[in-house]
Amino acid sequence: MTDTTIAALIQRLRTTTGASDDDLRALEALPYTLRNYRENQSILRDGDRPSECCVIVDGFCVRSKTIEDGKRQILSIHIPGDLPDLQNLHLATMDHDLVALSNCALAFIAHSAIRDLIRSRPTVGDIFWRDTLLDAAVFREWIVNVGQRAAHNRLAHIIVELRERLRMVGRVTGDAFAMPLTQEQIGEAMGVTSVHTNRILRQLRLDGVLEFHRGTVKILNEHKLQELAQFDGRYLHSSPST
Amino acid sequence: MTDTTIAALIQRLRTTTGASDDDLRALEALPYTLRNYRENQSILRDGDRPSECCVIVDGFCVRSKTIEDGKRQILSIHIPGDLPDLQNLHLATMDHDLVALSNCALAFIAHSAIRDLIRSRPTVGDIFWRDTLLDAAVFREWIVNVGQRAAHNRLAHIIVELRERLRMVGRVTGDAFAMPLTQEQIGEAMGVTSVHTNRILRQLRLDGVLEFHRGTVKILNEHKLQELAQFDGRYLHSSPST
DNA sequence: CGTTGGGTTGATCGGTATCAAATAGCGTGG
DNA sequence: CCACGCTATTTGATACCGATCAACCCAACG
Repeated sequence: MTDTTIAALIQRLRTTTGASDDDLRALEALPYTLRNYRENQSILRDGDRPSECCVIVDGFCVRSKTIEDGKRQILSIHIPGDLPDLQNLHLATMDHDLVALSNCALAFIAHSAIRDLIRSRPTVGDIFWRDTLLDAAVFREWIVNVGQRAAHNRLAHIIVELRERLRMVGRVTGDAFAMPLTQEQIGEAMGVTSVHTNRILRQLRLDGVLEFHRGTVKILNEHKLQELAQFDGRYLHSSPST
Repeated sequence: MTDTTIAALIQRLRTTTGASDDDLRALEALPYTLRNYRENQSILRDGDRPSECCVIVDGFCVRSKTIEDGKRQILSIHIPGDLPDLQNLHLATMDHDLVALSNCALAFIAHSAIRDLIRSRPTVGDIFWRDTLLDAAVFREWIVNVGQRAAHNRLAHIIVELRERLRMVGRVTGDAFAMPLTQEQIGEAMGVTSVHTNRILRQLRLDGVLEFHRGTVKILNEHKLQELAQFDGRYLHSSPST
């Protein structure tokens, strides 16, 4: 088993899906091009028609939509091992943006190579399909978060979800982890203003729940955090039988 | 071409995807069981592990999630021709509920039959995969709607989206169409209370935009409606090349 | 050091929730 | 056909969450 740049993807798929070793090896063998993106650089824009899709090797990205009046909604936060634009395999045109939050390394794989692999190994197709279904499951929970929870619960939920996903790819050590968003971006993820985000963060800090500073979250009180987040991770379908 | 109960599905796929006639015929030939559900009857519940999935033949359904404190968020509204639980093909456990809004006729197809068909005709698999990706695209726009738009724009957007989708399956005639939700349910779709939903509907009526009465929407002023909805239908990917 | 992009705080406004109560419409049994 | 009961709808009064507007602060960096 050689070390590859798509190791985080493989790691996630290994524990999450029922992928066979053969399938994983076939995935590792996919030809890719590594490209680096700077913080805030746009990877794909609404309307683009890409012919390849990417695996996040390192760094964080977000998908977002901007509406007429300029307001922006962040739809999802993506971490190493994610395939944030896999849907383009079957939907020709991007209906949202994909942006690098931090400096990122992305491995691009041609749609044609993926299609060929899927045709020769249908079970790899199932793995990819499942991954897009997982994506949709996360969107569903995001709708609930934005639609039904008060802002402080909303923030706690986003934080817990992100931490769970980072854990699956081995990116959480101790009580702190990376969440390289500005307060403005956190607000765009929650559907509130940056001013209000700031006030919620202050309250959480004063209540001894967590600290957020320069893109790092540090959990101070796990119990209180859980209580706020009302997090039930079943929607992450993190074992093959779920 | 015989008339089948999954005609609405076929119609939608024919115009929306690049499905070949052979593929469509294969779909029509899938064995199914027709079952009827009453208004408000639950079809699948959070936690279920179904072994078949359904096509809506007639009637309306919603997918929803209920959180700890009892609040409910409607995630999507489904109409004839939709496959509202196709994700169970690869995600074993339901992470939300599927409920009949009105009396419904559903055609259930065994997962095994679908899997067999996909293995023998991979392009049918692509059609189904694409359909779940479309589902996710609608979720994304739903997040934007709930997260960024004011309540009256939100309602206008839901109405326009539903109308566009109903049009694709030939269920809009003139300026009126069915939307068999109670005001409470409309509120749950928008993330507002039923009281506020009522006030918004009154305002839209007084402004001469639309009337909503007993599950029917009647558009009074198309221009004002468009203005409110800020609707850009690209996310519905309604032609094969999008 | 000056500039600049976050971050922080205060004051005020407005949209939506909440609570309470009245009304209307529909299905059912008498 | 009518009375009843249920549910959905409607309206009013009040409270509060989060938006908005306006400063100011601070740390990083050229």
